[in-house]
Amino acid sequence: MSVLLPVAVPTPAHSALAGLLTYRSARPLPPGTLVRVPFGRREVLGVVWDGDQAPADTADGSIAMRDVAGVLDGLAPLGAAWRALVSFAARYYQRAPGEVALAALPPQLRELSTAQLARRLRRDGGAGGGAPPPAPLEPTPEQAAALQALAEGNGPFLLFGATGSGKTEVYLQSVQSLLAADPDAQALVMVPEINLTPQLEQRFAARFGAAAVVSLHSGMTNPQRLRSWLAAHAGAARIVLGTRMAVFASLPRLRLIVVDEEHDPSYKQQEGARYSARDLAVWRGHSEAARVILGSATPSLESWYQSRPPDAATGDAGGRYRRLVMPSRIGAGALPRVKLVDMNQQPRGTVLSAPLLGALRERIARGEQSLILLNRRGYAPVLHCGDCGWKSECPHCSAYRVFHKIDRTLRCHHCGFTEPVPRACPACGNPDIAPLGRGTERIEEYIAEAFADCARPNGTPACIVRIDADSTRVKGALEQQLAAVHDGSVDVLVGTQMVAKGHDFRRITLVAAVNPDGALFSSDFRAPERLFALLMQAGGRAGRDAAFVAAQQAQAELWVQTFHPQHSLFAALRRHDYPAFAAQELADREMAAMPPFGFQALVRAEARTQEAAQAFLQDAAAAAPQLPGAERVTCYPAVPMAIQRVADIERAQMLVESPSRAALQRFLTAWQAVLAATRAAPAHRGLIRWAVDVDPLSI
DNA sequence: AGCACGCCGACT
DNA sequence: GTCGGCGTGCTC
Repeated sequence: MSVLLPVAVPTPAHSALAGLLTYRSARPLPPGTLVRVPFGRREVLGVVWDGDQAPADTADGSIAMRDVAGVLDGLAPLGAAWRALVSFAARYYQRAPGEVALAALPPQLRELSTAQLARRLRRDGGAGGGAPPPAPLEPTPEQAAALQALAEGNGPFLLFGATGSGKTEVYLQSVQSLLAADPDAQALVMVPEINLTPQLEQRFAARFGAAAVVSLHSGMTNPQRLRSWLAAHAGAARIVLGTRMAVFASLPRLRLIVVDEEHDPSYKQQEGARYSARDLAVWRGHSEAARVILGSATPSLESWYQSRPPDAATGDAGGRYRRLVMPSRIGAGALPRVKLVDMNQQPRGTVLSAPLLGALRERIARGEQSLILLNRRGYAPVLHCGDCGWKSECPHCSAYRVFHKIDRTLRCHHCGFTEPVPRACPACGNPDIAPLGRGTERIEEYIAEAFADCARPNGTPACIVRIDADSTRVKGALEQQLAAVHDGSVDVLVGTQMVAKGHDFRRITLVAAVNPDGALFSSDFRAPERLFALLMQAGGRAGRDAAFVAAQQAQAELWVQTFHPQHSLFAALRRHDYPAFAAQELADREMAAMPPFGFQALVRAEARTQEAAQAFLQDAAAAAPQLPGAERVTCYPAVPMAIQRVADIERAQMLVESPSRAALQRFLTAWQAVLAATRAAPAHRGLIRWAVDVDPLSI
C-alpha cells in the first residue's frame, strides 16, 4: 500500500517536465516535507507539494513512478505560506516551482543526508533566544509621526526619507514594537548589498541581542547560511537580515518586512528565476498579513506612483501604498550645494573643467576629502554628434537606438527599427559621430596627472585612490581602501557607483560627477532614474559630519559636469527635489506607455547563429496571436542583444508589452508551451536555450 | 542543469 | 587499437 505525492524537484527551466513530478511513498507525507527522490541517474532534494490527487499524466500508468528515497524528518515541513510564495514566484516569473523552491533553500540542504541533518539539528537546537532589554532612542517628531502611521495602518508603506533622516531608526523601532507586542513574531529586513549587512547587523544586534538576529546573503559560507536558515525556520531567530535571497526565507511567524533602499536594482535577480525581491516582499506581506515598509530617499518610480495620494480633482483613487515622508536630515549638515558646469563653455575634450579642478585643489590644500564619481556602466552605446547634439533616437519610439558595432547598425530595442550607421550626422553633416561618452576611459589617468603637483597642508603629496570592481577584486581590498579613506590618508577618491552606496565618508566635502550625460540619453529608459538616485545618494554622503563641515567653514558641494545643464533632471537635483524629478519622469513614462503605466517581459534566446536565435523568437511570436491575453499584448520584432555575442554564442531578445499586467501574465503562461514546441521543431536545431524575464530592468 | 550514450581524432 | 572531444536526449 503506497500513496502518490506531488513533489517539486529542481527540473530544468525549459524542458518538457516543467511542473511537479509524482513519486510513491510508503506513508503519506504532509506538503512542505523535504524528501530525497531518485531523478534520472541521481538523487535530488525535493519538496512535497500541494494537491492530493495524482496528476493526470500519471493516472493512466504511462509513466513509471519511483519511490521516495528518504524523508528529512526532524525538520518541520515548510509552511503553506512559504509554498504559496514559491508557487506565485514560479508562476509570475515563468519558472518551474521546483527550480524556485530549491533555489530558495540553503544549498547545503541539498547535500546533507537524513542522518547528517539530524545531527546538525541536535547541535544547533539551542540557537536563538530572548532579546535583552532594548534601549530605544527618543524619536524625532518626523520619526514619531511615521511610527504612529506605521502602527495604525496596514500598508504597504513607502517611507520616503532623505539621506540622514533616520530611516534605520524607524525600522528598528517598528521591529521593536512588533517583537514586544508579539513574543513569537519575526521580522525580515532586506538591504541591497552584502557590504551593507554587517553595518546593519551590528545596529540590530546592539538593539536586540546577537542571538535574535541572523543574516542571509551570498557572502556567507554554506554552513553559516544553513545555520541562519534553520534558526529562521524554527522561529528561534526573531529578525532575519539579508539581501534579495532572504525574501524566500522560511519565516513561520513573519509579521513585518522592511525593504531598505527599495529602488536599488540589485533587488532584481539577474539570472535563473529573475525575480524582484522588492515586489515579492510586497506580495508576501499581503499574503501573510505582514506589514511591509519600503524605504528610500529616491524611490523607484513604480513605488512612488503606487504611493500617490488620491486626487479628488481627477477622480484618481490613489495608489495601493501609503506614503510616509521624512524630509529632514538629523545631525548632518545642510544638503550640499549643487554646482553645474556647462561643458559647452569649456574647451573641446575637457575632462575636468577648470572650476572643478580649482575646487578640488582647494580641498586638498585645506586637508578635506573629495569624491569623483565616474559613470562607467556598460550602457548600450547611443550615437551622438559632438557638434549639433544629434543623438540616435528612434523615429518610432521615445527610445534611443543602440549602436551595434558588429554589423554597424543602429537598432531600436523597443520596436526593432534598424538602419545602417550613417556616415555623417543626419542633422548637420558632421562626419565625426561617436558613441556617447567616448574618451572616458582616460579619465582616471588624467585625474592622477592633474593632482601630481598638489600638496596637502603638511606638504606631503596628494593621495588619489581609485575604487572600482578592478581595484577591489582581491578579497579585503575594498575594506582596506575604505579604511584609508576613513582615516583621512586619502584626499581624492575616484570611483564608480559602488562607492556611493552605504559608506559613510564623513569627511568628504565635495562630490563630483564628471561624465553623467550618458545616462540622460541612454537606450535604457531607467538610466535617468538611476542617475538621479546616484547623485542624490552621493551628495548625501558629502558633509554628513556637520561638526566637521562647520569647523571647515565650508558647505559641502555636489559638482556636475554636463553638456545639458538645462535638463530637467539637473533642475530637480539642484533643489534636491525628488518629487519634481519623479513627476517629470512619470509624465514621460505615461506618454510612452512604459512602466509603471505598461508592463513588459523580455524573451531572450541563445543560438549558434544570430539568425537561429531570431528565427526561434519570430516563429514563437508568429504562433502566439490566438493565445489568451494576446489581444492586449504586443510582441515586437526580435533584435540582437546589446552585447550580441558572448563566448561565440549569439544572443537575441524580443520585447513583449501590454497595458495590462494580468493580460501579459495570461499570455506568457500560455506562451510557454508554444515556446517549448517551437524549440522542439526540427527547424530550430541550432537553438541553445531561451528564457523569459518578467519586468526586466533594462531592455 | 546533470549525466548518460554515441560517434570521430591523437596517444600509450 | 583505446582515451576523450562535446552533440543530443532523458529525467516522475
